[in-house]
Amino acid sequence: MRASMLGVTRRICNSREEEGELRRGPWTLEEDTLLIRYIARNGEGRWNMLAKCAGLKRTGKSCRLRWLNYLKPDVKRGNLTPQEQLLILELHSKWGNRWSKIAQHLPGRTDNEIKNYWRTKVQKEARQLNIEATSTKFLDAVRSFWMPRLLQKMEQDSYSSSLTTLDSQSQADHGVRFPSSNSTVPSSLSTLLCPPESKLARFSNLGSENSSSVTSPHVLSANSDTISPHPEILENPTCSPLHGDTFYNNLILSDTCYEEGSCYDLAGFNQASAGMGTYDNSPLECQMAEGNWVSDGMEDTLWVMDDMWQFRDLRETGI
DNA sequence: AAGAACAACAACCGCCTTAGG
DNA sequence: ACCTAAGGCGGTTGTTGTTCT
Repeated sequence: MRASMLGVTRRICNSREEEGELRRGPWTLEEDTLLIRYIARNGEGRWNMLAKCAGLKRTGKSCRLRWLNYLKPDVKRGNLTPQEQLLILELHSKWGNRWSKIAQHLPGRTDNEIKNYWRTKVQKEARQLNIEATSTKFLDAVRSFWMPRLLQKMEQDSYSSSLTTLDSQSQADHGVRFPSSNSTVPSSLSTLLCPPESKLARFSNLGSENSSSVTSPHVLSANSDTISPHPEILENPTCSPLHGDTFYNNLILSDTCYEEGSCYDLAGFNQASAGMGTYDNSPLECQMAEGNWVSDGMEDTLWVMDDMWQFRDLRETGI
């Protein structure tokens, strides 16, 4: 039955394509305009009908995808934060390639984006390690090396921002000396990773506090960068190389169908990040051995060659 | 400066599930 | 109960931009 149904569908699609009715490929500014305007007035859903009524020569599926992955107001753009990366790694270790399920825990991020991240970044690392990305060995490596590094990055971000208000004496009192241009290593990594009032400490308590609901807006709030509202799109249209953003910004902010705030309401992000509550059973906390972890250039890759060699050494010694 | 190689990500495809008639 | 269309999901491909040689 299904095969015949699909066959019919394909025939319809093919005939339409043969007639040149349906457009494919990258969306144009005009198409984006039509779609956004139509949804602003009539809402989402009934995508095939929507495509027709909006005057778009696209399939309903294509419209839906364009809207959900790109045009929808709460879609968050830009690089994934360490928090988000950490969350993806952890959730993927639990659920595998359930991208949409994972995406539900990263508000503003689409399943497509997460999937792309996994394929381009995570699988690449696995290849470099010569390990299957789905293997338990790789998962071990992620837990032992990558996640601590992300946590460290989060801590550094947090400390960097807090230290801007501290004088040198205060910094000494806190036992840290950074950031400097040459990445001074803190005297104690455990201090760096597990300060008493750190996000990590709160992070690790979440499971026992509330593992299912998304609450406690204070949690993980130290790094305000992660929840800043679409600065690229809303305040600097010129930074976007894609036609959609600038256009979208102008259109939406001038369209009375949308309230201004809804265009960049990402406040839920940190809450949801924290709300996963799975860290009570994961070896995230302070598991990193004392060693030369800290290096420059962590923004570019969180899994540097030193780590890989270290991991290989551990594998070879049977750890 | 030009071409090749690589990376990032937008978009499409095919299959499955679900809702409604 | 069956049929169909629509929506959703994960895998894959194509395009574009960037970096390297």
